[in-house]
Amino acid sequence: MAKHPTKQSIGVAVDNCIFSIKNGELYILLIQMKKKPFTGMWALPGGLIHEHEEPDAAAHRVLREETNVAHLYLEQLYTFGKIKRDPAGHIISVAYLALMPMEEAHLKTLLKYFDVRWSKFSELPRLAYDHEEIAAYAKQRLEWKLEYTNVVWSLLPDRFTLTDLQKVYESILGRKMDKRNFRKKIMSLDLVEEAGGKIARGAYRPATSYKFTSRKPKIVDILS
Amino acid sequence: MAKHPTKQSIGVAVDNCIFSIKNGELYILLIQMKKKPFTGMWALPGGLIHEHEEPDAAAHRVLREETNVAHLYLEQLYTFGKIKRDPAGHIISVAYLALMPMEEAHLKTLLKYFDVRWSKFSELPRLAYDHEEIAAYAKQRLEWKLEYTNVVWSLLPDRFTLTDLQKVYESILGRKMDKRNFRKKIMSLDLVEEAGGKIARGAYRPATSYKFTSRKPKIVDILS
DNA sequence: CCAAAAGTGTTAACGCTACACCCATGT
DNA sequence: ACATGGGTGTAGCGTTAACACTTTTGG
Repeated sequence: MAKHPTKQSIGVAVDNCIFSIKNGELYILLIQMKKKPFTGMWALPGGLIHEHEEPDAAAHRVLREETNVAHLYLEQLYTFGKIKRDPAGHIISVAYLALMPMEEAHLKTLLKYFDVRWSKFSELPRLAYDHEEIAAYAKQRLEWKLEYTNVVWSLLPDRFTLTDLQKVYESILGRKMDKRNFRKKIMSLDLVEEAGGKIARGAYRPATSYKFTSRKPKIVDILS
Repeated sequence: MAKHPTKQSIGVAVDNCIFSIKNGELYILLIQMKKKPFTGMWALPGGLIHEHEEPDAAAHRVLREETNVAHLYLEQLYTFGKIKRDPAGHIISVAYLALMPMEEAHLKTLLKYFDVRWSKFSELPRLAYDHEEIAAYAKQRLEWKLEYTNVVWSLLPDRFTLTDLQKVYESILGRKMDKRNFRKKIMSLDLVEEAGGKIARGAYRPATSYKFTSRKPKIVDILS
């Protein structure tokens, strides 16, 4: 139901909320802005959609600007359109949720920003625009996704231990889980299988190495 | 992360997927277009967002153009942005899901369309743009919402019978349910209460009249 | 009195939760 | 030998799923 696009002057941007896990803690990728009026502030990586570019493609492009990852999960989150969300004018932002294993993410230093950095989600600084709202929304969606789908594959490297897996759930959902019940549930869903070999991470007993049976999105009730 | 909106010429529209229930069947509100190149085709009601208008406000405005409803549920669905989705140019559409009781929806006849009509969702005609995709997505979201929230209130009038309620679930989820288990579940959730009085709808035993205890959105696992 | 929808309980299977001890390794 | 995380089973409880007959009304 559209008419004459030339009559509008609404801008369309994408913003990426990129999550990852390190040492059983949730991190989010932030950039430090040069541009006024937010000079020095932190924000989500994003940018205007190009001419003849689809929103999904723009999100991928912005993502590749800061990092290069093979195993990646990306989904559209929500479109934020408050009039005053951008002081530069009426800019609507299509927000995306991205998940990646931090081991595979090599950050690039960019001229257009002062800095690009993984920041603990629990110590989120003030963000530019309405990006705090976007980040909070993304966190909620992530919680839901963990509980009802198998997306967790997108946060872990190829090989991992069951304790690694459990820590992802515990840190994101913010509650401790029972080790035995957790393993029973995970194994009954056929999400993972033994990869052969052990992973040693200290002066203790090494853990069995696991891998995901599939890295395709699936709906599965994982945790109540 | 936006720069200079004047450099873009992307249009932004909203499209509403409006569902309702009649005689235990799911209906969707469609308009028949006059505008070329879709003259005579059916489509979802929608339109470009105005200058200085927020997407939510645009969705409400478009909704008021075709109907006037008090009890209404409206939520953003997804933003569709395929390059070729609109032959008029690069127009991104923020799609909305709306739910209303059909009794309260008085359709307005509009000059800009040939017709505005409730159509059975099961007999959906070919739609203009990518509106078939939007409608399919909306239907999925509706199914999920029914199972995990109390939105069903938005599809029924003030007073209704438990059989009415069950038929809403059966028609949208596409499966029969056990009457006794259904009632047990609904009553245990305190979603509804007796409204006093009976509702007779034929030559048979009249049913107890119920009303919702609350018409505010809530998360509640209703059906597995 | 007949047709049609309203209304009402019990049981068995399953899934979830809670809970404690031994094992393997490096220092 | 010890400190630390890895690894394993069972029993009680609550929830879900399957199932059939009686009641009320209008015609």
